[in-house]
Amino acid sequence: MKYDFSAIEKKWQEYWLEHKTYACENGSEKPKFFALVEFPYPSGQGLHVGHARPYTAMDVVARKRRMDGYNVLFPIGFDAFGLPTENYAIKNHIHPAKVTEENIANFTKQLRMLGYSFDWDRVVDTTDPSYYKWTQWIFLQLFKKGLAYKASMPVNWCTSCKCVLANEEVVDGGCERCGSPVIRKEKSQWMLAITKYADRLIDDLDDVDFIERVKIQQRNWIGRSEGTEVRFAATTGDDMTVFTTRCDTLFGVTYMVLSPEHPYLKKWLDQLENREEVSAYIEQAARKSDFERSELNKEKTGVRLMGIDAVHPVTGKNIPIYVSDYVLMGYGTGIVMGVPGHDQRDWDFATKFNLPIVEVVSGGDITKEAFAIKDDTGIMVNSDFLNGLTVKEAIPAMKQWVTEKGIGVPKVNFKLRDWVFSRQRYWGEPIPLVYCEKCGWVPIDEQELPLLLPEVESYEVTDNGESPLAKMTDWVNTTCPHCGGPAKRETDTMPQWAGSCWYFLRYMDPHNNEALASKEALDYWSPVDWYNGGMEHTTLHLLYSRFWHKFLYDIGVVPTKEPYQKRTSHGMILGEGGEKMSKSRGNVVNPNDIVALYGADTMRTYIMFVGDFEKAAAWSSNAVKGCKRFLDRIWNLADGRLEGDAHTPENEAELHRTIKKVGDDIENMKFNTAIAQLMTLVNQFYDVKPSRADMRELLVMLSPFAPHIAEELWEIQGFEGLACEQSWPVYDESKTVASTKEVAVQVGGKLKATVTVAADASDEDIVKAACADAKIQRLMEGMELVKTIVAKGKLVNLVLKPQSK
RNA sequence: GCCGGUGUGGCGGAACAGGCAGACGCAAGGGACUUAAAAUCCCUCGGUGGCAACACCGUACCGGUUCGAUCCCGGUCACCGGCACCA
Repeated sequence: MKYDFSAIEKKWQEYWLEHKTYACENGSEKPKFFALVEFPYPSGQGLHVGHARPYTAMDVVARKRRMDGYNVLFPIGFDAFGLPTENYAIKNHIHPAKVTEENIANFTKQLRMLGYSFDWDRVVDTTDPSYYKWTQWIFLQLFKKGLAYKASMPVNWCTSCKCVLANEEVVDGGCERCGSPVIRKEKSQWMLAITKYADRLIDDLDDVDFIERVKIQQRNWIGRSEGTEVRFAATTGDDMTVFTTRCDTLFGVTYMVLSPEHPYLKKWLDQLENREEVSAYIEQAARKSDFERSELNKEKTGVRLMGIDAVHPVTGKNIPIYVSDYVLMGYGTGIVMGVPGHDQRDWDFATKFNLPIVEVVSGGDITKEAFAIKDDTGIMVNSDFLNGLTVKEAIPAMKQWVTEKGIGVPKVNFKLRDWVFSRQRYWGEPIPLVYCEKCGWVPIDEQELPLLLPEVESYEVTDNGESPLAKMTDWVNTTCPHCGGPAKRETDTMPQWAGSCWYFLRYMDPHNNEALASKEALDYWSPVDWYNGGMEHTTLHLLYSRFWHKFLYDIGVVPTKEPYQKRTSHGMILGEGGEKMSKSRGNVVNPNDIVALYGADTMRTYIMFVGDFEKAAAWSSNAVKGCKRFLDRIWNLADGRLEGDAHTPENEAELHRTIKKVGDDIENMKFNTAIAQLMTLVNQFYDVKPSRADMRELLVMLSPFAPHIAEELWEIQGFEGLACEQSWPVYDESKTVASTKEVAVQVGGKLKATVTVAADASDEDIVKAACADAKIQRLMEGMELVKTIVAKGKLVNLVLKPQSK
């Protein structure tokens, strides 16, 4: 018979669905294992090969763990709120819910087509009211604990999406999604106080098994920095507190700088002798986009505030104050002390404005550049009582001194900003709050959740940048749950990231109407044992969901501090030429086409074989054929009942080696070498015809990678049950080695010969055999043996030198 | 600039607690089977020299440690990812 993959795959996919082969059970006696992949955004383009790599990998892991005897939760769902759907809906005049429904149906079909062993009874959809009821509920808890607050501040505004963006959504000064320029805009927004969790988000990384680059990236993003706040004063009498990591350089301060957004500027404007010049600068800074403002190596700009000076807290001297856009309002206090001798940015600024540059740390040449090195090489000078100390000594000494004098205090700062949480768009979770003139912001009654998205005529954003919901006066006007008076609903919606912050919890108990999940389910399944996802989510989804989880832990909803025990990440699938797949390059590979041509099993095997899972890999249609050939070769071996209930002696060693290697490789995500080893075993079977027992082991090991063909051949061979329900085979270490082995013989570290010895030969026997080799004997003629090294019974190195007479 | 990572045949990639570099696959060449082609099966396949046995050179580049280095150390170059005026 021919290997008819289409028929076989259809047959088994229907069988699995009908028999709920991969459904799992809450509270089973078996040990639990929760394998998680990032649920897809159901776009109109359908499933991408980029989805297939992580999904297949975790499917392999999930299938292997079932064979190891675990009760495996391997769920899937859809992160379906978001702009592309909304934009499509606007353009084609279809309700986004309808678009979402169609896209989910298409994705579901494609995911089933690839044979993933998801538990289809636990699918979640973030746009389903019974789901977003709980997203809203969590938001209300955040609000009640004071972690959601409304603030007016300069926010990132995407000029094309007409929508506010979180800092994490701004990439290179542009919108993460559409790439359009992002400008700053003063707006009143809902914020989530993720910075309150900054310390824990860093510290608790020590307790989880995330790959190192994820931890590093999160730590850098949170950007913890220890320093000192030092209180300068202005001649107006106002405090001018600055944050510095280099309090040791306090005697080197020659000027101060305010950020253009600093409120003092407004306050002081009337007192300034050059108010026109200053307001012009402030306006100009406000007009610049993030990108323009942060352009590297650009000339420093700024204006001195004439008529107001700062007072140095130690020397009491007056120093000039400037406004310059190199100081950020969002970090520290928005005021910086200028130490041009020891900070390159300050040096650039001081040079441009002819400000004095004072050396307070010796060791560099401050006429050429700032000497900013913070180790033991610098010695303090011109710094009163600090003179003679190294920088390393001077920092704590000064920190203590300013604290004692009451002019400073140790302080930790973070780069992480609070999360801008409102979006002026339709297709998101409504924020369940109302505004009452008398009572302020009031949460709606939890009994009224979910607060449904109202039907609107048009999804277009309004001209003034308000959400489409703002036009729905019937919906907006309501009564205050607190005083019963007239009130208005919040019309902004939540960002796309909201629903994905907690979706893995819903999988544990997806149909619960009383809670986001029952306590029993949470206790049983928490935490996620293994979560694989893209690096691009490290500072977005992964960080946000850790934050929400910690909050849920604090209010007693979830049993663990961290949501995910283990986090791994896959490399991207690139196009055939090694470039990123994109429509414009025309190098996008559609999984549908590959499945139609070669079948899902080939697709799965190839995507696992393509290269190191953690690194990027380029698609190769030729290599796909190689994987099809591999499956064909197995088919040809097993497409007829084989004989023999015992292992073939000649095949035994390779068989045991394969069991060991494939099992280990799956755990370590070395899927490519796992398949290479399966190929080696199949090659062995072409040398020595396998018995039915040999084939049994191969099919069990093949089944996580190519489940359909494995199941079909399992049936053809007449084995009981399903291949995927067998236990992972056990190997015998002693049988992985042959009776003899080859030992490499080196002379002076260079390979000269190989000798064959018994597998259990002693080191002496190995050396004896090596020296007996004809070629080695020739090389040893007239030489003296200085040293003999035997490494792990695998290699002999003979060190020779000319014989002395 | 800072923080990560990666450089291995014609190609994708193996091997790294220092121990036979190139597993496995692709492409290529040869052969078998075919009237023929496809498919399949069997060989060869890092470079240079040699009829050959064999010799020498090879893991981005330069140097070091070692009996022995793709692997460790110092330096250089290139590429990829993240952050980027964070005081």
